[in-house]
Amino acid sequence: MLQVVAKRKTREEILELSVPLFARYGYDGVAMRDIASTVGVTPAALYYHFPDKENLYLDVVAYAFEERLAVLKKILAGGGSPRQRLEEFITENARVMATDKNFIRLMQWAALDSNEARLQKLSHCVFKDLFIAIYHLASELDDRYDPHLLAISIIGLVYFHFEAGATRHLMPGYLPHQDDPQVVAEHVIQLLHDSISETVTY
Amino acid sequence: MLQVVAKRKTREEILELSVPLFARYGYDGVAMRDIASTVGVTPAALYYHFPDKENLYLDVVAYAFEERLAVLKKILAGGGSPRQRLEEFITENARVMATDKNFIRLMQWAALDSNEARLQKLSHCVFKDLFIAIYHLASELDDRYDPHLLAISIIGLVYFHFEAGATRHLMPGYLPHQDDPQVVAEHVIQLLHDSISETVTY
DNA sequence: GTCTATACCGCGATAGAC
DNA sequence: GTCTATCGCGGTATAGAC
Repeated sequence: MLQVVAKRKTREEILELSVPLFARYGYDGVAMRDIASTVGVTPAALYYHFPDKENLYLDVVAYAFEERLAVLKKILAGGGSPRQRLEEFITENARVMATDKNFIRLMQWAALDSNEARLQKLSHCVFKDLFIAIYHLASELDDRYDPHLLAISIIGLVYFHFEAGATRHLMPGYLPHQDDPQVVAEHVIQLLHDSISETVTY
Repeated sequence: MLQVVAKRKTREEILELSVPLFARYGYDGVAMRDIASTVGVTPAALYYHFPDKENLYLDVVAYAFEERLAVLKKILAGGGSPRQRLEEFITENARVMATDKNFIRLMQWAALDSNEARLQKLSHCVFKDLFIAIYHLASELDDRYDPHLLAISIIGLVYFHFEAGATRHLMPGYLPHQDDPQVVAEHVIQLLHDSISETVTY
């Protein structure tokens, strides 16, 4: 029993401490030695908890996304009009991305992954559920738009403000308050407000 | 003279053939051995043309972007109303991203670069000019919006449709025609059409 | 300009003691 | 569960012949 507790503890600690490393440096940019020294164990110890680097990485990504995505999915499944849910989703999404820098960077790394197996696994297990929820919301919002394209646009509008974060700071017109998730959310909501007219009634 | 021509030729061939490699696998994912064998020389030969991998990479990225960005900047600097230039820019931007898969992936890698020096150099030398042009266009379009945020939104809307490409294909509602740049451009233009009202006259 | 040959290092992973 | 020790590979980069 004590062993199980200790095991769970170390395993979770490895996951927890690996998140910012993989978020910042990507799969190739993090060595097992880096993780080990961050956690305070030797590299060999990692192989007791995970079969190899590949599986450790996948577990780290799933661990990092689990909680965040659950919150977003809950909002999309909640009550209120489609328009209301859209605005709540945008606001919460901006809040998550501004709060948790690791979240967006892990998504970026995932999008670039040239390893087909990893890409499929992440797409299917991690992102698909959320996309389906947004897709359904998009279908309810305005039937003049292809819901797939509209879903991508809604995600991309928020996502890109934070994805571009590092480079955006070097560009003209940058002001610190543009990093405020509330400001970004209001901008996106305003932009979508006039574009989308409710066409489905309940 | 013959030497100079030969030198230029090989150097350019290295740049040309390295683009798809770095685009697909990123800086860490490409070995000098890979480039060498693709070009058909030995790794040592690369070090005659470039001082190290870092500089080779930077030259490759600049080489890949030069032509594409010039076209986009030209459109933004061209005549017509702000709204017209916006639509032309969106259309051409979608066309470039659909045609040249390397373009967007190199941008994605650049955005993730944890090497501060590389990030700054790329931001400043490669992207800044284009952003300034879009920023000015945004200022002319609709003064209800913060031009910096609007510029980011305009870029992000097109960008994300193609950035999400690989994962999007695994998501519900995907249809092959959504990869058509004309379809994406029309979707984005429609979306922005009702959001933006011309407020500056000429 | 390009080659052969190689130095040198850091990587993932494993064996076996404790 | 974690350690020490190590193997084998593949990475960048260089020296020096041609």
